[in-house]
Amino acid sequence: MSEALIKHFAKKLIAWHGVDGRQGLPWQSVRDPYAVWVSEIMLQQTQVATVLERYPRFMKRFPTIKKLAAAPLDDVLAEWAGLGYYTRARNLHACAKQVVEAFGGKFPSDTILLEQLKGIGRSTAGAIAAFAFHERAPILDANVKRILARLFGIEGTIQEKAVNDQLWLLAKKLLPNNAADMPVYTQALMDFGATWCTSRKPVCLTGIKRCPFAKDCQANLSDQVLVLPRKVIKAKSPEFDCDMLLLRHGDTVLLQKRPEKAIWGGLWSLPESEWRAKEKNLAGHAQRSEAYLTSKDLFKLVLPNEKTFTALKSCKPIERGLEIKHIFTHRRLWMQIWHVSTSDAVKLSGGDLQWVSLRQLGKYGLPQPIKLLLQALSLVRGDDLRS
DNA sequence: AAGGCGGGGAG
DNA sequence: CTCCCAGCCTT
Repeated sequence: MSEALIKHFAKKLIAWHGVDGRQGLPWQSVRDPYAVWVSEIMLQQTQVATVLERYPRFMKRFPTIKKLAAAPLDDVLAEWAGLGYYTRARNLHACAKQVVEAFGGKFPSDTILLEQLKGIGRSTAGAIAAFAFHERAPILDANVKRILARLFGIEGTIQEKAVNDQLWLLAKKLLPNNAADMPVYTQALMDFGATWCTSRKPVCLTGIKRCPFAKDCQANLSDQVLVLPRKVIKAKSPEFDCDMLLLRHGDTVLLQKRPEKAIWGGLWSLPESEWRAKEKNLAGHAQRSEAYLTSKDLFKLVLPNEKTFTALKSCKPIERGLEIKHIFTHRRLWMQIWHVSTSDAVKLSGGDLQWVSLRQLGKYGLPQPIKLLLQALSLVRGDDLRS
């Protein structure tokens, strides 16, 4: 039973793709390894609908790997803003430099070499090798893990190394014999997982369409489709408070470049306090930042991390602006926005603080909630941030 | 092996 | 709300 499935899987899947696969995605018809690579990185943990909007923009902005490698990192981050997981953008830039310097701007076709490049792991290396070079290299993304766990009735969680090893072994065994089939086969795998063998509403349970593997699928035969692959119970995401300073001077706003390792790493954001564990009771209020007008019209904002913004003359009275709730995958953040304007721009000595013209904001990569905040306050139009 | 890292869509 | 996603990297 299992052996027959392994033998005919690729052929059946490709046949399925011919009828019910996704067609017309802009990166599907592409053979240029650079274009394939960009699409694979952008699609990591990011939905197709989002990438459909952003991929053409990125390719227009950075049409070749040499132009990407030669661009300032800040420009790449600005183009990536809103997509999340900004390490991808830094790695993309670093990888472009690697390929230009070590391989003359041409991606290697060998997965061993591909995996040594920044931001390219085993699965992405397989996808690039398959799509761009017709290599018989497997992928193992969330789609494939789910398909295989169900087809072969694999118990145990995906995190376990033994399970992961087993899945990679299966992925390799299922590859089509003909290397020329690798692009369509790899695409078919992704399409099948994304549209038919889905996590929550697989077609085998809806009864409308007939899964070509219904009679082979261990999960289907044992009524385990919805529980495979086994989920890991996740802890509730912790909650934080922080204060942010929206300081305006004329048509400029004060931005601060974020450290690379933090969340929104490398993006430009508002100066902020350190994050504090959110206190549900009022006792936590004592921890809040203090913002007040000092004598002689000097503005002073004292943040809990002891960073102090002072010596700003002629500030308008301090508004304690809106509080923004932002939800990450693993965190919840309440941002208290302190909206202040001054007629006297403070002289900036540090490199990470910068006055930025509102019209120039589009050149800066902003965290999505900050971008939305500035739009909501009509400080900037959507078009200005589209660049 | 576990945790960090965004954002948006689906249910 | 919760869960999920064309993962990778660091610890």
